[in-house]
Amino acid sequence: MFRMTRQADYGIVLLACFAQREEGDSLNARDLAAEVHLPVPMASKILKALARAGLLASQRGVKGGYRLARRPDEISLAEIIDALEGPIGITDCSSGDHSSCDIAALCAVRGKWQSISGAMREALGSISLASMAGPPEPGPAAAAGRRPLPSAPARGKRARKEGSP
Amino acid sequence: MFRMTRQADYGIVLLACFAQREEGDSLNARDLAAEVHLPVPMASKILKALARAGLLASQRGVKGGYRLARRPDEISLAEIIDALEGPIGITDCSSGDHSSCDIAALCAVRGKWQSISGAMREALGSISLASMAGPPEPGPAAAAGRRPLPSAPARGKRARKEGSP
DNA sequence: CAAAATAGGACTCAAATGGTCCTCTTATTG
DNA sequence: CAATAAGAGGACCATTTGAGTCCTATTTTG
Repeated sequence: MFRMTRQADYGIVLLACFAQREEGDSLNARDLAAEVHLPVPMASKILKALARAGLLASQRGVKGGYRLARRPDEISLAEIIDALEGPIGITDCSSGDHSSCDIAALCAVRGKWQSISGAMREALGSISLASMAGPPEPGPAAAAGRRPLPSAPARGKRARKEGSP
Repeated sequence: MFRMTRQADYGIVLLACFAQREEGDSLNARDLAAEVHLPVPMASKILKALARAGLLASQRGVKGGYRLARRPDEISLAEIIDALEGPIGITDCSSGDHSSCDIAALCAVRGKWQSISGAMREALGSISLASMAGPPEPGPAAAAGRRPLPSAPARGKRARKEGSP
């Protein structure tokens, strides 16, 4: 259905690592990358983006590294995703530029999409990093959909370059 | 945030056209394309896919065309999207192939995603084509998120090749 | 039979993503 | 003070994906 970019996916996993340790704990890109089994440059790139977005605080220099800028329950999935893939709406014209929507039916439908899009945003906004990092206890919002994905036809996107890193 | 493909977007608009007329009304690709201001081949392609998925019934030959296979309130957004962009999960490994998730934290997070993904599926499954096609009355599920998208920075993706078609 | 539709692909082009690398700045520490 | 270990910030390439077009059947109707 809708797919997140991998970077957002990775980003959440990375952040979850912080959430699972002591509050304010600091980690550097190399260790983090190792922990999550990601190539260092990738992890690095993502961490930088998260820092730029203000979700991580960074410390340069020899004993440098990153730590969460806020408490894990103060960070929402929506923020993370925004930071990593930009606040793109569900349809193209969530912007405000309606130059292309010159037909009524079309824009009517689009209006509805904005509501839906907003609902999703809100849902994602209500799920905290803490609840993602915690044990199987489903967080408040995450508890909504209990379905195990009946027939997901498996389009293996991963497992393509696993030998080395 | 999450973006639908354009084809899914178009598909919904196209289907909405049917929903807005008499029940069982038939339309051909050309007229439909004109109504929605879409190039004919595009509309055609999408209609074919919708027919293949069983959402539209098709009639070949001279007076042929398409009509809804079911009543508009019996068709959900989830079905339409599935038909047009395949049932891809939110993360890559919604499949079942967990060969790449060799680390605990990672798969824990992934598990959460499946819940969320399921919730979205369910939400989209509860919004009918009828409610998309209807007048500004927000449908039941669409009413959830009332937020007008506070700060959507507009990354114009459209308006790139508009001169010709 | 001719014309008007849909069915089903193959194909092309452009853009987005994933991923790597290089250079610069900042801090620590011997 | 110099070496080293970090992060910051881009530039860059390759692959994939998505949009859109077109061509050749196959069905109908008149």
